[in-house]
Amino acid sequence: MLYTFHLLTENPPMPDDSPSKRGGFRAGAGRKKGSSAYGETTRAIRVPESLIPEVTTMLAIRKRQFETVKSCSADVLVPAPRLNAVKIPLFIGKVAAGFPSPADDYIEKTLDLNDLLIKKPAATFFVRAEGESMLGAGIHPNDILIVDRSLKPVLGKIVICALNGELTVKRLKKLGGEIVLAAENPVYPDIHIRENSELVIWGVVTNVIHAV
Amino acid sequence: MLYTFHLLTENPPMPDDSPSKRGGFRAGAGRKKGSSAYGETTRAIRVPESLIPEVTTMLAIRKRQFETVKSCSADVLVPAPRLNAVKIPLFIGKVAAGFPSPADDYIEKTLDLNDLLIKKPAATFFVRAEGESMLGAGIHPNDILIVDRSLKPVLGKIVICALNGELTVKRLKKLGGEIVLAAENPVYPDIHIRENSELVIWGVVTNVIHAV
DNA sequence: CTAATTGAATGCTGTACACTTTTCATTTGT
DNA sequence: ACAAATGAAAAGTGTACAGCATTCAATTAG
Repeated sequence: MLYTFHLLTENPPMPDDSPSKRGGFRAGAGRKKGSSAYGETTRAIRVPESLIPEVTTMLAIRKRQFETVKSCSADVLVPAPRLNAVKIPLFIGKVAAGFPSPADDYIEKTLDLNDLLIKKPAATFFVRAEGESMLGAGIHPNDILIVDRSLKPVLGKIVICALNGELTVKRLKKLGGEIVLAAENPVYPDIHIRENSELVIWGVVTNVIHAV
Repeated sequence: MLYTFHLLTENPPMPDDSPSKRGGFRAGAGRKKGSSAYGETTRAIRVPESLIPEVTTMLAIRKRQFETVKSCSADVLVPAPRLNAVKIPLFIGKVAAGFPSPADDYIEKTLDLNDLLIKKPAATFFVRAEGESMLGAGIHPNDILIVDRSLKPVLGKIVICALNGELTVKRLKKLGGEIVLAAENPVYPDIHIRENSELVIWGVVTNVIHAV
């Protein structure tokens, strides 16, 4: 072990009587926490090579989502990781990892909001609604939308999508062979998708949590 | 740069006239390649903390699968990673990452065996069939089965499952409230699932590749 | 006064490396 | 002859760390 000695002052490594240099110790300096491409800290883990494309895809999606969210200043959340991790029955007893087996009948169940609202934790995320364009569908400002990105965005469903990089909630429709993102409020116009616009559907809204 | 000099013999680092010690250079010594928990080499990649439970689950599933496969000496494959990685349209143009958007209508398509047989590359794997218990379903020994583990194993489907750690292919049935793994060959008996047996359903067989 | 420049501080990132685990020819024991 | 013990070799594994990127107060210029 190697010891170095400092006088016990407030800023041990940098005496703040330095005369003419810029910089020096300054509160607030330095890169901010959570300034990675994902908006959160990362950790290095080892992955078998055949799984790397799959993981890389997940990472790219997460990164792209974070970019869009940042530019829209929207509020996107993901189910609490710890809770879900605990709840996944991994080859224990009669349930295959993540996929319910028919033998489920024999297992007693207790009702849990997570179980009720989140079918596929890995494919679920939450978005806080903004604006009043979907009032008719029961979606009020600041409501929390539960989104399943594994569901196919069929016509008639309410979807979360990024249109030219902007995040919106609309009902998916088709009018005369043209895709339409329909608002559910007469005050707001429907959005007709042109050939050259970039539409990315993130997932299908399955539930709305509204605070009275 | 540091240079050391060796006489150019067959085993430079170890002169093989060492008299009494054990070991020394020996061809074939050392840990074997692919002796990791996954049966293949791994690489360290950085993952945002909120995705770690999801990735960890994937790893545990892969590990558990490899263990079972090893103990059964079965032949399980996964779609070639490079090919799939290239094919995933990641937020480009009008297609959302991995999930087809309705705007697909406007994109020309070419037929590809991969597209035809593999709906979800990340959830698909291949198993080489053994035995003749499923001849009636057109599954011969050494056939390659295409398995989708994202499909729900409903009654009547042919599934890959691990019963008490042993890998089998059977048709899923129910007789008098009891789950039955039914063979498709009168010579072989059906398997009735008891309360205390560990049944893990890996996925649903979607196609069979048979060599004439 | 306002805007541009500067450089220290601090978090992020990839990967090198120390340590562990596995394997097997050789040695040693019976 | 056979079996157990041994230790070097080689691959696997986690993580520390050097270098990179970002931020912002102090400084300088206009």
